[in-house]
Amino acid sequence: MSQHLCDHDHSHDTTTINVDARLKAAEALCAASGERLTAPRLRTYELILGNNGPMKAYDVIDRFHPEGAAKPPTVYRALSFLEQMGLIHRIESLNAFVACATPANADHHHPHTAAFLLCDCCGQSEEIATLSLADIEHQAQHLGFEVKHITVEAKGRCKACR
Amino acid sequence: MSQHLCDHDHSHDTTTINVDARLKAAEALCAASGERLTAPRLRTYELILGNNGPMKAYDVIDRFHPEGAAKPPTVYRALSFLEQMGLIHRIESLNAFVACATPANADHHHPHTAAFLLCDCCGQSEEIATLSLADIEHQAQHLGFEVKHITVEAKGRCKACR
DNA sequence: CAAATCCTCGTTACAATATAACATTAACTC
DNA sequence: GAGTTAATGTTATATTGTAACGAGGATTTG
Repeated sequence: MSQHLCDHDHSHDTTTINVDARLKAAEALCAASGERLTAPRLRTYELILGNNGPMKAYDVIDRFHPEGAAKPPTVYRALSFLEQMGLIHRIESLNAFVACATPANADHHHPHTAAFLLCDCCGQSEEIATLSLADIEHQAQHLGFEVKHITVEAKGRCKACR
Repeated sequence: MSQHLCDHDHSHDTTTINVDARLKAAEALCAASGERLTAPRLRTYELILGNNGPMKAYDVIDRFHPEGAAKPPTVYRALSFLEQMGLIHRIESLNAFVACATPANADHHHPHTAAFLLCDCCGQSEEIATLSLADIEHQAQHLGFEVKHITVEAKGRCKACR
């Protein structure tokens, strides 16, 4: 979260994530994958889990240590790792990161295509599982979210480059 | 275009846009909208039209004048304008800009939701009109494009902020 | 026409986001 | 425990984007 473009009440801007449970689950996931959930990775994940909505890399950097900021590479590396593990998602249109709503666990890997509803006003994000764009409109409507613009970008390899 | 992550042939990396016709159409569109297609806006659009694939803002800045670079605000303002007019699209995941494949004309406005297939390798982009995510996979397959990751982000207002 | 207004631009400075390169430490392997 | 790999620490810098303010030109208004 960050800027408020309006002056109305934002007391709804609170999410409740069981941070400890998520951290434990992440430990288990990494252990099962033969990866190490090291201190900087854990701390980065903890901060993102505790943040209310998508979090900027430099907000992680600033809050990393009680006494002072972390160095950027420390945090950017952790963010890459967490993203690869499917524990967080990068929000391209905000240059920000948010905890995955449905992270994999030790038994069940599922790197999925997530879709996000991003409020211009309060900065909150809602991760929705969706299979169609019509579906996005539909789910948005169901959630009372007014969509102004949709970004759809598929990365991969074109015919000539394969 | 820019970086090549591979060493194979990229002679397919050529698009053919009739730049002059596009510039004329843009003039007409702006005139019809009561907007001014001023020199910096025109120059920015011209460069993006002539570029082979999505173009970075700083590439526009560097090539703006024959003799030297433009100042960033000049170009960023022009980019905002062109995007609002529906003449270009911003590619969030690349921090780059590409000419709209189906720009509005004087008679026919249609700010649309575009979807993009972005090749990791050659940097080319393909704008597709699509109504569903399944459709993206489908069109990608038709084009021989191997999708690795899809970004879907809807911006707007959440229920509480409306 | 002159004054007021508004939009656009030029310019300076800086903020925000991200990575390259290399030295160091920690963990794992044999 | 020596060698190897993975991760981190550190310094510096590259890239991307904006704030702020003054000047110029077009349009409107009187």
